[in-house]
Amino acid sequence: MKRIVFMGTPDFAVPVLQTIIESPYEIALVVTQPDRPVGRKRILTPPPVKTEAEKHHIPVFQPENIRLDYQPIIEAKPDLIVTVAYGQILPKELLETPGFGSVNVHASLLPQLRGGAPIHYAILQGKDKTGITIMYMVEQLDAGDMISQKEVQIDHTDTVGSLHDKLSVVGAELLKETLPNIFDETIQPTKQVEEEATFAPNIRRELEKIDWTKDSLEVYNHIRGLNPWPVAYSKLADQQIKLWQANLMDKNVSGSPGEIVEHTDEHTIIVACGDGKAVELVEIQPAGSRKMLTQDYLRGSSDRLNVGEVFKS
RNA sequence: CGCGGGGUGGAGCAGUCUGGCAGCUCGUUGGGCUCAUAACCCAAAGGUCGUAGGUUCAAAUCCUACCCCCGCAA
Repeated sequence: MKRIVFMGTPDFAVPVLQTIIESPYEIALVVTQPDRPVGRKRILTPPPVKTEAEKHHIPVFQPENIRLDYQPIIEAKPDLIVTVAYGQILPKELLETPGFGSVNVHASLLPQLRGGAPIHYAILQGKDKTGITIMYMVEQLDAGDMISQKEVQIDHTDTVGSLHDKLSVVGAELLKETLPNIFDETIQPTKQVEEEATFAPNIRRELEKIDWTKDSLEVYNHIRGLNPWPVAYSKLADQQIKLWQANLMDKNVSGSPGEIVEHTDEHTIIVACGDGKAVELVEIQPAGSRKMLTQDYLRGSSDRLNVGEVFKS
């Protein structure tokens, strides 16, 4: 029986792991990131992939640094390594260890959006479709020859959260279809067109701030492209405020970028953007408080939030 | 012991510093007004003030411990 080493970490990787568990192949080892202290209370939390693996009594290996510590993987004698959102770059020797190579399930239509945050960037850039690519891994990140690919439509109302869930399922499906072909060597990998490569680096804190001088569509994409994680934010009256959900308003308003131009029936907040149009805030979270509907916020805070106030970056 | 904000009817908040009748906006229910309404008028219901203990004639408010939520940082 063919032996697979699975390497992955977050929720996104779990359906893919389940697919392999249900497949006729044997999982020799699951490799995932070490348990990390999570949140303010620093509770040591196992990654979702580890939890799933332990449920099926599969051995788990959690090296702090895969470049220095990968001997157990070689000893597992894998025929194939499958990675999905593992979170560390694999050393070349490891990539070349399995007889059938090492493949990665990546959440974009390569060569577009190489890197760690392809789902975020698909929405941030306002794309109407993205997808899953399975490819052989090479030293350069996400640049290997492509084995299979499947498109996924992006709805105008999709968020990173909803798209993440769709892609996760499709990733598992595509791997299920592709795995047999990898082992019987009927696949014909295609090279990526380097000139068409675009990149989706991990989200930096600076990127989470809203730039109100941009077009309303970009602001809208920015908010849904960071929901539910890490969430866009802006500042109002020196208070940091997270913006969870907004609607795009297709009408012209007069107001400088970031200015609150009106409350509709005191139920929502409408903010002007750089193109003279606006977005309507639906769900927000003031610092120190929990996420709430804008209309709820206005009930308790109307006295300190008025038309004419301006969101600052 | 990383820094900080918070927990008060169903929702969002004020009140805490300086102890003294449990408040506000909204929602809910009933009634009224209206051609009509998410509008307006009148009325009502709805609370262990996060938990436990302490101080006090008296605690949402002061003291102690604990639980929970959240922003920053990592």
